[in-house]
Amino acid sequence: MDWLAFSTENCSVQRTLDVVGEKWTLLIVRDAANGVRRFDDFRRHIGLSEAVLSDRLRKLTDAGILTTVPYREPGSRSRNEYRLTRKGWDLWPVLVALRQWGETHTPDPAGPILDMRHSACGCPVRAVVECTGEHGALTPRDVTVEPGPGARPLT
Amino acid sequence: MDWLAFSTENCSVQRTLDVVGEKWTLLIVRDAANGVRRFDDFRRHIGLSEAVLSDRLRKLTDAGILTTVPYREPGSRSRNEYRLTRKGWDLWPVLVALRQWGETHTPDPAGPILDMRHSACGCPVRAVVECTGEHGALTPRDVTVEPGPGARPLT
DNA sequence: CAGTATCCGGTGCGATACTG
DNA sequence: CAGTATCGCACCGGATACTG
Repeated sequence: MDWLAFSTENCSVQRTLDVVGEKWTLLIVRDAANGVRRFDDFRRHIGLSEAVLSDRLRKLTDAGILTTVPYREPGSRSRNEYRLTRKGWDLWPVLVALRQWGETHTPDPAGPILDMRHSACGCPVRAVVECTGEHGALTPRDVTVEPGPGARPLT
Repeated sequence: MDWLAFSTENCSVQRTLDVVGEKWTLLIVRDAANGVRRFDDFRRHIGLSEAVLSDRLRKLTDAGILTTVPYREPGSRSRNEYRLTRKGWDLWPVLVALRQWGETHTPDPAGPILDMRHSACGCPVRAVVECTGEHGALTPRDVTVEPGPGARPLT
């Protein structure tokens, strides 16, 4: 396969990064996956400015990754909570894969910040690439990559 | 678990993004995983400026994700090829997970740009989170997340 | 071909202030 | 608390030119 001969305009890695590749964006998704829902909680926990957070929350909502759910504290006006949609939760493998790489290659001497385990059995969890035919985890060597129907020759 | 109570300074997602989270970086890794090795090939295929590419290649090399391998074309001086190290190949699950999200949620009507299959059986490939105890693919609901030994309370 | 050096315009982003 | 508005600077990154 000559990957160089094909345009990457419609590469799905690229398209995904167009949506979540900006600075801060995946950290917001990470926090949302860990139960953070409110503006100020995101802001203080992640440590970014209001303007940027506001921008990212809007983009993520527009992209369908977060939904706003109104709520009202007694004595205050109605506000929005931000929750992951199904589309947002589908980024979970990306987060786990990023986490795994960090744990493996830039470990903190004190150990992982989060301990992720299969609730049912208590075993640690990992991100893998697998065969849909259930032949178990795969490595790059096990995988053949060919141009798909959407591949366009480079002009 | 109160995720909000913990510092994210040493979060492994964050540490990974510190290394590969800049614009262009993962696209370079993607191209490298597809066999691209030379400066000008990266430049023309991805479509970024020489200065930025030079910067990213250096950072990726410093991070141990790429290695330079000298080569010499007849009649020219020695130059460098850039190849993924083991550490670089370990980003493969991240790439596959990003690709998968793009294929699912921002599909190109023409179909995927790359067709990835298990060489041995011809089945499509997917990124999943799984239990190391071999209970198959997991969803966020199957996973318990607790602070690990490296978790630090938020000051 | 494989870069490095310089310039410079756009913008990302933090700080601050303001509003309901 | 949940944002919006404004300002100012740093820096990102494209264009161009130059070098081995």
